Amino acid sequence: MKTTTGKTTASDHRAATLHDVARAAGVSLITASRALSKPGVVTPRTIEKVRLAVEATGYLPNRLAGGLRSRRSMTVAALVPAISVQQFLPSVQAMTEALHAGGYQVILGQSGYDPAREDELLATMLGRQPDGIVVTGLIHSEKTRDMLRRMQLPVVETWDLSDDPVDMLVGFSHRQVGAAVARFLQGKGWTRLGIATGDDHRAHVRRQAFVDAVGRPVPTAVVPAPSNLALGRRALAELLAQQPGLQAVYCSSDQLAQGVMVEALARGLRVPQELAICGFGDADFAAHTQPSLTTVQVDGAAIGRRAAALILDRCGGVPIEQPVMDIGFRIIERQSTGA
Amino acid sequence: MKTTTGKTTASDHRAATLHDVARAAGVSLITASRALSKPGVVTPRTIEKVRLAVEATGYLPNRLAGGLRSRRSMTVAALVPAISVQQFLPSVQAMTEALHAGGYQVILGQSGYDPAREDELLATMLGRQPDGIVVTGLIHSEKTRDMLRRMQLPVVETWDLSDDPVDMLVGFSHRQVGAAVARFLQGKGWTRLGIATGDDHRAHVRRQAFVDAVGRPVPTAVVPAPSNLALGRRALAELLAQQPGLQAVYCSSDQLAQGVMVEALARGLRVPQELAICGFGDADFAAHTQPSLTTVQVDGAAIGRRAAALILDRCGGVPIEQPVMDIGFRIIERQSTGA
DNA sequence: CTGTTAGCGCATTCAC
DNA sequence: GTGAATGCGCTAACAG
Repeated sequence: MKTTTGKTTASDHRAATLHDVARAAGVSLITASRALSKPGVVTPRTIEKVRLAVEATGYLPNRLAGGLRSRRSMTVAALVPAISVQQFLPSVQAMTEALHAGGYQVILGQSGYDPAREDELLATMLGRQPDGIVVTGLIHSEKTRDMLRRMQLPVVETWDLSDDPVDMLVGFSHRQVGAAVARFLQGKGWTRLGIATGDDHRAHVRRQAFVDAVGRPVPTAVVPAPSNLALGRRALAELLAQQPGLQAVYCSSDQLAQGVMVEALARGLRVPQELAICGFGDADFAAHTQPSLTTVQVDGAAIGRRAAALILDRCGGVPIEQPVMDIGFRIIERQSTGA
Repeated sequence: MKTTTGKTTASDHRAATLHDVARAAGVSLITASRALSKPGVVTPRTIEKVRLAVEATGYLPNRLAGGLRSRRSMTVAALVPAISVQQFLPSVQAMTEALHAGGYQVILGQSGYDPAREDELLATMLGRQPDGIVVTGLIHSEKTRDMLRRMQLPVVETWDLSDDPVDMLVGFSHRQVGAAVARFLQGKGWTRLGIATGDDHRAHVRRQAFVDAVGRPVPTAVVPAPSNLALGRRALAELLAQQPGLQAVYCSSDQLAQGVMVEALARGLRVPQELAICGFGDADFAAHTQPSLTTVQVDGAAIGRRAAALILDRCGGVPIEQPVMDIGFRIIERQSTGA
């Protein structure tokens, strides 16, 4: 319904389209479009007219239509195992912000540590025509890998390393982490070692590398992923039952390590004198537990920023100099592994 | 490029469209469409033909096009202050899963505790034509409230209560929380109270209600949102400087409370004998700190599930019986506030 | 149950 | 610098 003044009223049910804006501004549809998306190619006077018309009509561009036509949805699909896995939050947060600054929006999917679900979810998300994909971990399904390559879509695999990435990658070697922690604990003089690990792929790679470095079987407690403090308490109970003389435990997450520490202290075990503990992730609380927690630090925010930059560059046609990046890790030595 | 058999080859750059599927299946475009989205209205034989054609062509529906035409994008926009605020993770996770089960995808936005940014972000997201909106907290901007109401879009405000919600709401009263905690601590016999609070709207409402219930000024340390363990340590230092005889601290998050506890123990203060501590949120670690942490429990997952159900019902045309729900809270008494 | 026609709102392409 | 025509891929509306 239009008033006699020609002004669009609030009782209009249908939202204003670019057509309405163009009419209100007295220009053609395409000029209005250009004024909004390519201001450089239109006279300032026209831009101003269009701007006023946008205000008057309450126009909100329909990105579905724009994306359909231009084949650029200005979205990026991101997959995480689960939103509640704290380890990845800095990555997601940093990536989201960097992409937002570049005009992109993130569509987040939870694969639930389930490869089949990851495939299905990826397919669903691809239907939204994202301009890029960022996955946590590697894509293992051959079918999905082929599909993504054929689509020539920018893809960033993160938080892991591979000889044959789908496209781009930013991560680190979990094998190196496992081996480094084993050497570190052995270097401290601990010999009766144990492992508390979440039941996910990357944690198992670290575990296996740890065992390989030790060179003999290591008592291990496996808990469901995502791990947490309560599971850590149970894991230590299990380990002590297996190996009463346990001296040091490597945990696949700081949450798990915190649980191991709590359980140890609850049992009157002194940390690190009677039990040394090493975590993974350098969570914000790791420096503040009593005793403070030795752990493996990975710069999650850097992974997220880098992944975003790769996507933005690729979408912007900027040549990628380094499509694969190992961002490394370091062991942060604190009190929980002794002096 | 087409082969002589008419089969679409992998070297075709352009992705298969419904048109290709229809041709491969030997049916019309719309029949193919219906076979995929309204199976009930098509013969099983036709569905099978279309299914095979989908497999052969590697067809992936373009949801941008479908959404544009049908005016149903099958997406829901969700706003959180920041992804890394752990308090809201169970909500987001539960909501995402429930919506996913209903065929909807979540587009997550981070408002960064900034009202202006929230408005801007909401506008951006509305351009993606979501079928519903879920916000953490209330929408305060009159302009945005009006716009959302006019659009007749399903909106759920969460984690708070209001006399005048934009549309639907599921939350609880932060005033009641603040008052209840004050009464609880006073009932335990503590008189020299203090507050450590994050600098966000809802935390301040709880703080103010706490102060009102106490009936006199309460020493307060305000830290930036989102709060964390390290900020909690600093907050206690600040509070002790203000009020050396401090007996009990109410904290606006469990992370903050954990920091207060760590700092107290580091200073040789016994908890709860010399300092009682109460948190907020019932984080997973709260039951396992030493001593265990008294806190306020809110069922975040229930909020998320309920928000999703409201959106799904509204989108499905199901009448909403209870558009506003107070899901309440309860104080979980543990060791940190004494016997 | 199946098909034909039309058009969602916008940006690309070509003309001026 | 601006405009007219066209179609992105899909589904609503109506016909048969």
